[in-house]
Amino acid sequence: MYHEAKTEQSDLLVLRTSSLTGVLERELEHLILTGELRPGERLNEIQLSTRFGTSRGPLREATRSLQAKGLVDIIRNRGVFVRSVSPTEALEIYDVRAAIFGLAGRLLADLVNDQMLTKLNGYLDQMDQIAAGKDFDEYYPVNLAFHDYLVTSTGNKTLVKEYKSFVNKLHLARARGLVQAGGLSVSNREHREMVDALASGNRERAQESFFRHVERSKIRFRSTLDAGEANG
Amino acid sequence: MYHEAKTEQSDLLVLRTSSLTGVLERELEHLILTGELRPGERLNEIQLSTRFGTSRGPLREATRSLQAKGLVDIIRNRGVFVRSVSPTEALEIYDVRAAIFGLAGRLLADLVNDQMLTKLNGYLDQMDQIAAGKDFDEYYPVNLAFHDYLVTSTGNKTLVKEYKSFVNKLHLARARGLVQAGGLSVSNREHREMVDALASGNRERAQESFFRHVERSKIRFRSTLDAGEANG
DNA sequence: TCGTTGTTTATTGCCTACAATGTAAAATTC
DNA sequence: GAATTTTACATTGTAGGCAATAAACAACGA
Repeated sequence: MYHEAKTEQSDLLVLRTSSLTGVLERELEHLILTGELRPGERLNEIQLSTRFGTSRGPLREATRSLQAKGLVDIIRNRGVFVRSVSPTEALEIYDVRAAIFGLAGRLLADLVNDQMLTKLNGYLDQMDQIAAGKDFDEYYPVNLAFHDYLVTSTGNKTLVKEYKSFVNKLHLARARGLVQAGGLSVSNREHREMVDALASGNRERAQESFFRHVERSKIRFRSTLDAGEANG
Repeated sequence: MYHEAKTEQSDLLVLRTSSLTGVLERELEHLILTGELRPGERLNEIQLSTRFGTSRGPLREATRSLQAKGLVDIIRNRGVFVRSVSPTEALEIYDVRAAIFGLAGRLLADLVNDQMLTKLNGYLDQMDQIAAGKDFDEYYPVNLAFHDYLVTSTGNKTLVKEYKSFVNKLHLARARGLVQAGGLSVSNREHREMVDALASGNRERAQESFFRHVERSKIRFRSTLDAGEANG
C-alpha cells in the first residue's frame, strides 16, 4: 500500500519534467532492449495503450520517436514492428562503431593522465582475475564499464550518444547471441594494447588500436556467423 | 486545372506509401534545413496544423520524430523549438564527422578502381576550373557532390546515413555562416591528396587523409569563430 | 486440388472536441 | 518600482468516431 503510493508519487514527479510520451518511449525502449519485445514482433496500439493505461496519442508519438532512433519499423496501415537488424547491417554497424571508438582513442591520447591510467589498469586487473576464474557472467559488465569509461572520458557528448546508439542497435541483430559471443572471447591482451597506446600519447596509434579492437569483434562475429550458416 | 489534378494524383501516390506524418516530417525538415525556420524559433502546433491543413496528431508525431533526429528540442508545456547547435557542440560534431569520413576513406581504399578514380579526377578538374574563375557559388554544390560520391561509394548505408545526419546538424549551428565559410576556403590540394591516398590503396593512409580533411575544416571554423568573438 | 475472387474483421490513420494544466505576460496592488 | 494576482494562450492528454487498408477467411470455378 505504502509502496504503491510511493511509486505513484515518483511517477508524478517524472511527469513534471518529462512528458507521458517520453515515459512511454523509455518504457518501450526498455522492453525492446531487454528482449521482452523481440525483433520482428508487432506492437499493437490498443493493446499497449490499455496495458500502460494511456490513450493512443502519446503512444503513437513514442513509437515515431523510436522509429527515428532506428529501434522500430513502421509500415503504413500495418503497424509498428521491432526492428530486425540483418547480419549485413550488423557488419556495417561494426565498422561505424569502430570509427567512433577509434576517435575516442585519438581524443583520449591527448587527455590521458596518471589518474586515468590508474583507473584503466584497475579495470584490466579486475578482468584478468575474472578471466582466470572463468566466470564469464561477471566479465561482461566489467568489460562494458571499461568501454563506457573510455568513451565517456573523451568529454565529447555527441560521440558518447552515437556510440551507445550503435551498441543498442547491435542488440537488435537477428544473430543476437553471436554478437555477445564475439564480445566475450575478447582476450584482455587487446585491452592492454589499447591502454598502452593511450599511455604513449600517440594519437594515430591510439586511434588505430581502438579501431582494430572493434574490428576484431566484427571478425569474430562474422566467423561465428559463417560457421552457423554452414551447420544449419 | 490539369496541373492541379496531376499534383493531387501525385499527392495520393505519396500518401499510399508514406503517411501524412512522414510527409509533414519531411516538410518541416525542409523548412528547418533551408533556414525558413531558424534555430531557436518556436513551432506553434495550431499555427502549423492550420497551415498544412492537418490535425494536431500527425503534426505532433512528426515533431517527435524530428526531436529524435536532433533537429528540434521539445520542452514540456512550452513547445517545440528548432534546435540551436552551440559552437562547442559543433566542434564535437566535426570530430565525429571526421571519424566517419575517415572510415569512408579506409573502406574506399579497398574498393577503389579505375572507373572511380576517373570520376573523382573529373570532380577535381571541375573544381579547379571553378576555383580559377572564382565563382564560389558554383564551387559549393560540386564540392558537395564530390563528398557525397565518396561516402556513397563505400556501400555502407549506415555510414551514409550518419554522415548526412551530421552534415545536417551543422546547418543548425548558431554560427552557421562560419560553417559554410570553413568549407568554401578548402583548397583543392586537400582533395587531390585524398584521391592520391585512395589510389595508393593504403587503408591507414586513406583514413588519415580523409580524417584530416574534415579536421582542417574544423580548425578553420574555430579560428573564424575566435576572430568573430574578438571583434563582436 | 489449386488458384481466384468476394467478404469479414481487426487495426491503423486521421479527425474533431473537450478538459486539465502550465506558462507568460498583463494588470493590479502594495 | 517590485511583488503578486489575474488573464490569455498554448500545450498535453483523453475520448470517440469514421474511413481506409490489409490480412484472414470463405465461397467459387477451373
